[in-house]
Amino acid sequence: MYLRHVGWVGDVEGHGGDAIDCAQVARLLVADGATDDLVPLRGKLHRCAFAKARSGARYQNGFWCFAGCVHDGRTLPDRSVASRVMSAPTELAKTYVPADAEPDVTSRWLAANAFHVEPAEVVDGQVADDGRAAYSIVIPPPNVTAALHLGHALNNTLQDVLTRYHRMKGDRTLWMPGTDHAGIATQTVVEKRLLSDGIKRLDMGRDAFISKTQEWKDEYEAVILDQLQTMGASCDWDRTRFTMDDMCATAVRHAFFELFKDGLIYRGKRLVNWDPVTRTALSDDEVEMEEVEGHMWYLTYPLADGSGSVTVATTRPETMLGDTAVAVNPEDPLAAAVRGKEIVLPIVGRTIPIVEDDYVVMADPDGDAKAQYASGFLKVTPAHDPNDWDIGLRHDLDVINIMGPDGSISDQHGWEDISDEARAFVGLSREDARTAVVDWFEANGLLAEVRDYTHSVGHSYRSHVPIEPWLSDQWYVAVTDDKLRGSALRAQDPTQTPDLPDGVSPRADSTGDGGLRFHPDRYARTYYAWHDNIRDWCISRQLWWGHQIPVWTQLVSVADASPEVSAALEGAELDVASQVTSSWTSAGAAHLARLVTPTEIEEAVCVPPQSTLSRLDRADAALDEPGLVAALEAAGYVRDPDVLDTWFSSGLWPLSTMGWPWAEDFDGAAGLLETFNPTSLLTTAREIITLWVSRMVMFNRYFRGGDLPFQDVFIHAMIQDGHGQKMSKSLGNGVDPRDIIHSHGADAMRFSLVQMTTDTQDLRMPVDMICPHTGETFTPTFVKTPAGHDVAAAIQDSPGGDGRQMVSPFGAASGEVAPNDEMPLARNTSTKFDIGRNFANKVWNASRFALGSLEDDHSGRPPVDLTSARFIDRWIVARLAETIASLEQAVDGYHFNTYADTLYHFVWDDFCDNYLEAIKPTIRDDADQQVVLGAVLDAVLRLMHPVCPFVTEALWPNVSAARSGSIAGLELPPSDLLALAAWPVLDPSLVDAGAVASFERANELASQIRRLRGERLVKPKQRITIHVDAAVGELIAATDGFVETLAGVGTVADASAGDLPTVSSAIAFEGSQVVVSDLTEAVDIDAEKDRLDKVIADLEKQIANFEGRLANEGYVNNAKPHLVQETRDQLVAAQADLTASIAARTAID
RNA sequence: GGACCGUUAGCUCAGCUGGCUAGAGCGCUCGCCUCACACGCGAGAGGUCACAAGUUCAAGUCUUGUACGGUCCA
Repeated sequence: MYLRHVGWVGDVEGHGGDAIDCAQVARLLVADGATDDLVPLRGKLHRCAFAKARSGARYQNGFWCFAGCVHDGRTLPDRSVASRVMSAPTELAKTYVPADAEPDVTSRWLAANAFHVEPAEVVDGQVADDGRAAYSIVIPPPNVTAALHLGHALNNTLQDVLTRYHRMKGDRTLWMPGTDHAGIATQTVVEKRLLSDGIKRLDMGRDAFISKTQEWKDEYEAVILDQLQTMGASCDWDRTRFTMDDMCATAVRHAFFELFKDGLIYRGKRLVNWDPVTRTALSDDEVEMEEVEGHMWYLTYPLADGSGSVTVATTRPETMLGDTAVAVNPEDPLAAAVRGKEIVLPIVGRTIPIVEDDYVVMADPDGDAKAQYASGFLKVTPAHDPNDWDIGLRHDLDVINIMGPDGSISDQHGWEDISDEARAFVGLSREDARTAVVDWFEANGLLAEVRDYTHSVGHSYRSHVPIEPWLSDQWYVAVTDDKLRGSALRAQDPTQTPDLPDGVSPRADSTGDGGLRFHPDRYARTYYAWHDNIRDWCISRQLWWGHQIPVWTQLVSVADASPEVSAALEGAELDVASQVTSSWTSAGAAHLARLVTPTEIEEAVCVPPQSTLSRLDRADAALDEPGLVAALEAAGYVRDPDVLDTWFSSGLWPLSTMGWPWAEDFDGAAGLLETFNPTSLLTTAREIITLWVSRMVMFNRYFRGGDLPFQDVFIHAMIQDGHGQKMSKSLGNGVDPRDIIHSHGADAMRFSLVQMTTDTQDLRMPVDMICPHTGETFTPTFVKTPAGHDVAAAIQDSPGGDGRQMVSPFGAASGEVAPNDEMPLARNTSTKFDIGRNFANKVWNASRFALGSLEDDHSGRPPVDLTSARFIDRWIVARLAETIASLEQAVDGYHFNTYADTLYHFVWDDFCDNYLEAIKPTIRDDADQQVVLGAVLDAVLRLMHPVCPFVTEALWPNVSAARSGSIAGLELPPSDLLALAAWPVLDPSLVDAGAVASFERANELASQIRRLRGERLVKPKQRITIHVDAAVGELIAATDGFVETLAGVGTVADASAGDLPTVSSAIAFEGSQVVVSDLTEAVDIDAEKDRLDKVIADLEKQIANFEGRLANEGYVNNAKPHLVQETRDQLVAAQADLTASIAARTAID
């Protein structure tokens, strides 16, 4: 006994009760002798539910249908179909059920370790040529903060399509998987979770917190890797990396050491984007600009000589405590009166200069928004505003920091001239200080005006509070150096960005120059523009989770400095570091010193990893890394507590995952770099072109002699929800790919995503929900968030109308509501994926049909010579050839949607609708045709595999087993696994252009006949008779039954042979009349007249159009000759059809 | 403020260097339980290609401007 049909019973599994799986139910039924009974199909079903459903089910269309049946208090959805137990052991289920096939396919791949690849043989640092090209992709490592969403699914599907395609093409193909520790993001999530249990990070201590975070990481890394496998990613799982594992950590340590040693890493007091909540410096890219409705305050500052006052305009009055100048534009008429004067700063009592700087916007009530709000005088606070910092540098102003790391007013961080009046403000939060300062000015009659003012303010992308420009010590990478920025720009393909900015050395023939291409190419300009304005990269983060900076520092007074340090700093400027040669350097470390004040020196010693240390040629080789660290600490050096910016380690990803710099230290890593770096492609979203792509290019080129990290960059579209909003974690409108896989299957998701991937920027995905109570799909209720976004309400009512409720994925993601038994979590779905599901089912059924026709063994026979094959066989092979060529072109150009569309129409239209239909009358008795069918089906599965790996792999054993024989000129070597099978290769001589042309004509005739049948509502089984002239008769004969089969023609009669039937209709085809009879007993004369009149009118319109075009001298003289000729031919054809139609019409009257 | 993308059928989208009567899937209408597939088969309806001007023999496609929606960077 065997389960023939597998339908489904909706999503009733996993919601409590004693579920049993369908196979078990089937066995029970079979044991009962209930062979003609139903079995539940998909996944699991409640025992009681099953029994009740059975009683209410209807038998319909050969199936038992549970649609609308109420059981266990639930109404089964429309598609709830169960099936009969059949006694046909080899047949496949009637419907493709992804949930049944996917786990099995995945385990076959994993068992075979199908995606593992060994690097090429490397001799003397060179890859030995064995005729195989290398193809490699490193995965953009997902953050271990949360599960993957649809954007990841899209990105990874595209990578998998390319990976599988190249693997089938015979390339040595590596897709390197891994995850990113995502410093700030992960630490924030973990801190939040701990805080909800009342635990504070600072109370736990660093080690305990890190191990807690490690647990979180392990959990989410497992989820992510499982998601990737569930969606079919063919990564080399043996090589799975993590940005903080030993291999990557070694790379990070080594890279840092090299840059430090080369003077490209430095430390200095700089204004950073400070997040006072997470107490962390953010890079510019981590700051989000938000429009804020605030005020512009106008403060009056008295002149020191008592001759009057000036009024400054500010949005941040609290920072006035740190003002060290007032600036005015030298062009401003107001400037003359105050030139050379000084101000006494209110509250503080500090005397500060008035400086002239053309940065200052002059007041102009009719000017732009800024000028309208300007007063002409600008308070200058170098320690608390980046623009003021620049003004300060130009005018050599004092820098007075008045805030602590928490953003409160403080006199402990560089504010020394504090007055008694000002002391009252110390300790206030920046918000309270703002109010207090404004109040003070008002109370003292110095507040000139307050106006409402909307402006954009930088906010932390983590804590969402306004960032504070704040003065602190940070580590920087000098990316503005030509060796980094210049190299990133020179990497660009000159056809995409021909000119380089000033200060960048020109491209040379050096390795990697000009080799980086963006797709679509507009993104080359995004990359370029960013580097044009790049600033040095702040890489220190005040976090615990990450790579701790491998530098030990110590402050010493100038008087106590060691002789080596003093010597190194001889004549050095303040804040400029010098290399020191010391006992540390002879042990292999790098040693820098700089004057931080005229009397204080900061020494910094960078320790390389042990693996680097052991390879250095150094004087004191006895000290290993732990020994060196111990010695440093004994000498009073303290390790910098900060960690590196996450992008520092991800910037090394294409190197670190391949074992750089010491691959031989790690099992299986030797040779990876030589074989696979530069990688072939990076696919990513456009928002990280700057954050990530740029850094990988700079690092890879710097450390690998100019080699690029990858040759091509493909930027994919961003998925938006049904309201045109970006799907994002913070909005909570993301969709878990597992939800889509659950409702549609992995292939359906993949195919649909690939089919949506055009080179546009955005794609919209309206999302529905599945009710966990009833299994129904419904459109959720949306609400507006305070920020104005449309999101699904956290709690949704069951569409059943029975008062039951559920939690929407948004509700769960936003933390608004936690799902429970009463209110379970709903899954998302989207009808956008129907196309993929239907397609997977189509190929499944086409295979079922074909397999049923491939019962004979032809393996002993010589290869089929296609030139003597039937017309339809020659045609399908010609179409196969065209399809293979189109697919290859599409993949090579990253035209993913073209790949999907080409595949879809070849499989559905050509293979199923035309070929399979056409061969039905002959396939049983035609051995050659069986060979062709088997070969084409085999090829179809291969071509589909990169996009739909599961359904094709699931079918593969059956198809491999059933097909036999071969076609001369079509190479389809056997393989146990489809994933490892070869891409089809077809001899171009097999393309019969004549067959393709004849097919077009015959198909047009068949379509016209079907159209007539459709209009007449002719029964499908009704065989009709057509009466044709000699030319059409020849076409019908040449196409070997195609027209008869596809148009339901029983008899083809010679129109010239005798009397035409009186009851008939006529079609104009290629200028002749095709008379159709035996449609029905009686032809409706009036309907026939109307139909022909419509055809005639339509042809007349066309003819007028063609004649008009040909009467236009401009067209005839200027258009390309072949186009003019084409129009002439069309005119002639239309005229002939018109004549034929008129003749038919006349005959009726 | 700068840059980029989008606006084509009810919905989601194709339409390459300007040239067939502007296409697809879903949805809709009609007919079909045709022995692979109702997640199917056959047929059909449905579009002033956002708006305005320009270039051209010819514009959905090129240019300029406007409007609306979106993204990124300041």
